[in-house]
Amino acid sequence: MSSLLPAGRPRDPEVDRRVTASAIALFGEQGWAGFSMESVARRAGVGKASIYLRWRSKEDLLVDALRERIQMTVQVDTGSVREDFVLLARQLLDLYLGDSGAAALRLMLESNGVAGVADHFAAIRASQNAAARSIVRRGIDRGDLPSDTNVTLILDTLCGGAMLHATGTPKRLREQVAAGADAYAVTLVDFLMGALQVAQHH
Amino acid sequence: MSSLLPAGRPRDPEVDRRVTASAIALFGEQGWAGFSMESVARRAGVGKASIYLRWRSKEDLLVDALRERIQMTVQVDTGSVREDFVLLARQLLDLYLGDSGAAALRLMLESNGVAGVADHFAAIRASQNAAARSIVRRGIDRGDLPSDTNVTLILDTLCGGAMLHATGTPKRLREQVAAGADAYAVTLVDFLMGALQVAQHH
Amino acid sequence: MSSLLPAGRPRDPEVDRRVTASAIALFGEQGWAGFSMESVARRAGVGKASIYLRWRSKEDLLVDALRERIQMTVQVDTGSVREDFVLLARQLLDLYLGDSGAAALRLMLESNGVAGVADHFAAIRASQNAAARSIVRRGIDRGDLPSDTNVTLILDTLCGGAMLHATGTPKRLREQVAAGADAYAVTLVDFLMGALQVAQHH
Amino acid sequence: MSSLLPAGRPRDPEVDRRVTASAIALFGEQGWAGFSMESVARRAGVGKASIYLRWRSKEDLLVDALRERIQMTVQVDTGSVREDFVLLARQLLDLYLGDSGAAALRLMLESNGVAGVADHFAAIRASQNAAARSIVRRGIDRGDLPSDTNVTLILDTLCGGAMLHATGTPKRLREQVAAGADAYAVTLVDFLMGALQVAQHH
DNA sequence: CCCTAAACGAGACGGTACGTCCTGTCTTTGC
DNA sequence: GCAAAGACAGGACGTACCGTCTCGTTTAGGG
Repeated sequence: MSSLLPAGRPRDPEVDRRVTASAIALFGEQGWAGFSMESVARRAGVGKASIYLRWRSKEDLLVDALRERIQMTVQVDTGSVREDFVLLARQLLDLYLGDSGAAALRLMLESNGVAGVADHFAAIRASQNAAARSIVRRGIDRGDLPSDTNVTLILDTLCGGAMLHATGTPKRLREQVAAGADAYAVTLVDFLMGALQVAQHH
Repeated sequence: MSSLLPAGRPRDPEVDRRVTASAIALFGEQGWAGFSMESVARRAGVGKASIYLRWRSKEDLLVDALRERIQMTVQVDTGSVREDFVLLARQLLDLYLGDSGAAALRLMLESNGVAGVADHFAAIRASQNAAARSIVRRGIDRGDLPSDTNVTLILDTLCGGAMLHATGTPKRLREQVAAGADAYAVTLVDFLMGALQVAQHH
Repeated sequence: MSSLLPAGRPRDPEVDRRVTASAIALFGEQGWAGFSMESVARRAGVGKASIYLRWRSKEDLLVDALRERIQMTVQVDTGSVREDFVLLARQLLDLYLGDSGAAALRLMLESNGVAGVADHFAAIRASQNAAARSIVRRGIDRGDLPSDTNVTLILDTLCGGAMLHATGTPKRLREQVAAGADAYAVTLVDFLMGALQVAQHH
Repeated sequence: MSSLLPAGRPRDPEVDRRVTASAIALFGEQGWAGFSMESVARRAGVGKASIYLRWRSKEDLLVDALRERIQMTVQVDTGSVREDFVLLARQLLDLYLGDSGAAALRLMLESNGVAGVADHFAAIRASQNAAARSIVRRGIDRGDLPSDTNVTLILDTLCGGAMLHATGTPKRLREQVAAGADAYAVTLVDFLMGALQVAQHH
């Protein structure tokens, strides 16, 4: 009888856990500077080989470690374009203001050219795009939006606005801004919805 | 007799030039990975000591090297809010799509926490803010805009939209997008002006 | 009823063969540098565990692999001291000039401190010692040698002379020297027998 | 004016000293097993780069470190063949029994095939050969030895005997044997001189 | 005809060392 | 006293082995 498992000792999932935990902790505490494979291995009590067996590079490791914490944008469907966009904006603000947000942003900016990282962030943007596109489509179907609504435009301004609002904030004011995130989401969406309504009238 | 000049051989400004040029070239070509003091010195044909004499760290060097090339946003005044914003958008798109733009963005995303870098980008944003604020003020004075126009909101969406439009483009499509930058600037501004007009009617 | 066989699957003698063959081949081709347990296992198509089940260390494995080829010095008894010593000398020259000789010597020199190896070579020396001692004893019994003949002395000079003669030869002249081994054995023994005769006259 | 010195900071001779001392100490204490570049650097308080700057490999380093301590056999000329040979034997025993002797021997046995190492030991043997040849020549000139005395033969037996005597000793008895080295040198030479005298009478 | 038990191939495990590269400092000579 | 060169101690890089371990499979008795 044949086995479905590959030959040899199976990888210990506990090792994955210890390594990703150490990676996130080190990156959070010290940034890139203190984030070396050597120190991750040391902290996780793991051989370097076991890390390189799973991840090709530091970037891969960090992205993978952050992956679960940077959830893909969830599809929303409240029946109202405005409500949907507000929820989307909230998700974006939460992402960028959250603990892993800084790490994610750093990685995102750094990712240009780093294949694995870029792919991951491309996936995030794609999911945001899909979410926005589906919101708009439902709006069009309900007659709330004109059929030629420019999805990319509203997505760029919505996401970009949320990102700048979040990243423009110095760390010390982070909490304060987080508290006002709900209000900002509404303001931002109302502002952009106005633009859509105008476009509708043309 | 005392001299006002410091004793000894004066610093060679040519060294500054060669070092900053090498720094930008290396960072642009290979990102942080290929950006080492060692390689900068090698490429510039300069001793490492001469670099450390001028800049305390890699970050300092890179920020300083990029400073001149990332010009502060120029104040514009065409007499029309729309025209002013289109020019501002063009400046932003040029910045992010330009050769140093990738470097600037990478640095910006990486800068969180790196003191000197963050300060520099705060200054850039402040100049953008000032430009937008002055455009809006003149529009209010002329009666083209309501007196309670939210400057931060339009600035976030304008800058964020431009940034996402530029950075969302893979490298290979960079030229194509650059060619359509003028058109996009108009589209983006018109879209946001619509939002402003709606706000005006409230 | 109890079985004399240990429980479980018996060891596959084919594994022993493949491993020792691979070990000798690798050591012969690349020396210590290319002689890793990993590569031996790979070449033999065998799991590392199966090797460690049989040999405690690389040294053990190599010694064991070479054991059959480095035959212990055979006891000789021709009835003549001179003939006996000539045969002993030939054995030594054959050992050191043979294919496995270089490996044996390397191991021997390396063996200081490596328990298993040292033990093995101590056994070889002991067998040489016993052979020489028995030759001398018979010579004394026959009245061919004085009763106070220094066995250690003649053994050291005989073995040492043979060793230096063999090892002093560069690899490319190895064959040439091997061809003259018989003659050298005679010359060497005659030389040392002269010393014994002199001692006899005292 | 031009300088004969190469540009840049000159190499610190103290580093050479610390590294070679550490290399010999480690090799002497633990053999190849404990002789890693890493541990040498650690013990010497030196960066690995500084070692690789001077020596291309472990072998190079060890040979070079031992070079000065394994002095070439000194020419002796006491006017008596016997006295000369006794001095030569003492030198050999001192070499093989000394602290660096074990290292030298190990290296010598290991050297087969390692180019630089083999060359070095060939030079040592050549110097021993030259010393013996010159002793014999003077003996012949004085009429103490027959003109056809086989230099290689006596050299092989003398050196080989001394080597086996020294290396046959377990480490713990090393001191004891060292104490009796003078007596052994005399015994060994007298034994071989007897052989020469016999040869002379043929 | 299972059951126990060991050997088998494979390969993951925590480590150590490899040889290279970079960091930030120090030490030269020459201008 | 600046500049170029380059050595210095230190440490991370990614690879290769070490000797041990844990898998699922295979091969032999003994019940």
